[in-house]
Amino acid sequence: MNIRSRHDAIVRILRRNGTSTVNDLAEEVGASRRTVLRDIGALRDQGFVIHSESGRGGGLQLEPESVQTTARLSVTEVFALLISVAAVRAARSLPFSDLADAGLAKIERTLAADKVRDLRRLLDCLYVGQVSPKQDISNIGSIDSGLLPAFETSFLQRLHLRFRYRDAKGVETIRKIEPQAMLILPPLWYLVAWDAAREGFRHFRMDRISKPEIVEGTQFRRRHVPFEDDVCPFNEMPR
Amino acid sequence: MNIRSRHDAIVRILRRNGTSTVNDLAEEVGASRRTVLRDIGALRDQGFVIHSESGRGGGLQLEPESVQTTARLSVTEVFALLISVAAVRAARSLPFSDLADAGLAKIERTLAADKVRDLRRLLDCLYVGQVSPKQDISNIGSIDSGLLPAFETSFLQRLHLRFRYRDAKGVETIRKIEPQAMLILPPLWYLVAWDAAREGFRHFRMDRISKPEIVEGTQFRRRHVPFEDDVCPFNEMPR
DNA sequence: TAAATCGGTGCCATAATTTGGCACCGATTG
DNA sequence: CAATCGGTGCCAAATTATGGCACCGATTTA
Repeated sequence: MNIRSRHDAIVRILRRNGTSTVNDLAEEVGASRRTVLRDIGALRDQGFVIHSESGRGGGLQLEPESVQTTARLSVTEVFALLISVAAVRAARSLPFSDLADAGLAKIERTLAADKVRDLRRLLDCLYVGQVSPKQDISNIGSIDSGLLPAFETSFLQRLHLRFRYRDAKGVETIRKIEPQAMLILPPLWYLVAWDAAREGFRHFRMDRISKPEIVEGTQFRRRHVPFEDDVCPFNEMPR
Repeated sequence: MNIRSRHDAIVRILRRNGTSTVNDLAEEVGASRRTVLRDIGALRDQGFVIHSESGRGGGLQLEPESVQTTARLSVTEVFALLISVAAVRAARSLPFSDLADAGLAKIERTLAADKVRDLRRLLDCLYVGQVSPKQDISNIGSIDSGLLPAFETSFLQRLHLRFRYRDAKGVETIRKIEPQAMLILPPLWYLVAWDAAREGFRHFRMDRISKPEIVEGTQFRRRHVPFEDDVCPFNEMPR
């Protein structure tokens, strides 16, 4: 009996019996009491809610969870959810993000293949960096929620993006750039883009971007963005 | 890199790239060629259809197959997602959370009635406050991911919660309390609870809580928590 | 009150599995 | 022909999983 199939077996037995003792489970799956207890721990880590009761007549009970959801989510929505989880994880507290991940993984499994491809391409543009201690967060603006769909289109189709940018002095300019990455440096969020006119990468604080619009026309190419050492792709984050 | 997460990674990479060589995969997942070939075999055993082509320009290709149309999410997972969104929204930047909300709303619509009730009761316990500027975030610990299932059970069934708490001086005590709310004050997360022994509300920083356990027995009652003015229920947050 | 049951943890030696090289095969391409 | 590229067998080493044990605390039963 494999560790993975044993986990599956335990869930099945708990669903079937309603309540089982650790010893019963151990006998049924052909493993020791200790191993089953370890398995229970692992299953709980994976998000299964298993109640337990001590004493005679006690045992383990699996909360009848797993409600089927037939939600039809758009890539944008799933991406938005992923970004939220990424941001929370980036903020060092990492709380509960593994559970959220489990849910997202399930959602991802239900997306159509082409949607998954889109999602992956979007995630490849998502980077997360370290929190800087004692960050001054007094004058952070809010981020225009219209940015995400624009970013998404630009990332996926590699089309230029034009927007208004208000710099630190409050001066507004209009930029036309090639979006390469989204960078979360809590509490700040940046769009990292190649500026063809200036022949270099530029960081744009998202709370200073407004009125984004896609520029139809030729596609730009993806570039390798030179990030600092403490920045890592979302996909490779420690969990 | 775990064997299981490596399998997941390989599937993801294949979906993203379309075609990959074994050597590319090996480098990307940080394993040897031999191991990746074994993984490919295992994935094929699990039902994944992976085409292969020899020679120059060859490689592996994952057949874009069998997309399920339904996700199975537990209340815990949806709750975890919601909390992530709440945390991001609380961090003042509020970026894209409306899109994430839209996705969650769709999910919620497909949940069974009793699950929705549970979810609402959980959300009633979620509060969000203002970010304090120039917060010192240098000594924030990580939050035990085992907390969420415990909180959830405690909130839903109104059962007492016992845990170890390490105060600011590092002294550990064991507390038994009545959880009333989860409060997100970025970057800090708190459990707000009624302490019957001390006859008052107490805030517990989540990164200082460990070994949570439900105390079966009598249910406690919900109390009105006197929050500061700048704290608002998650459900009533501006979007 | 005592005994039995039951979940849970820490520890450690041992068993099992995984891993990375290595050599080598067959197919394909230029 | 040489260079790629998937695939297999084999083996020693590294990593994990496992079982057994002692022991704790809670709960039920006699």
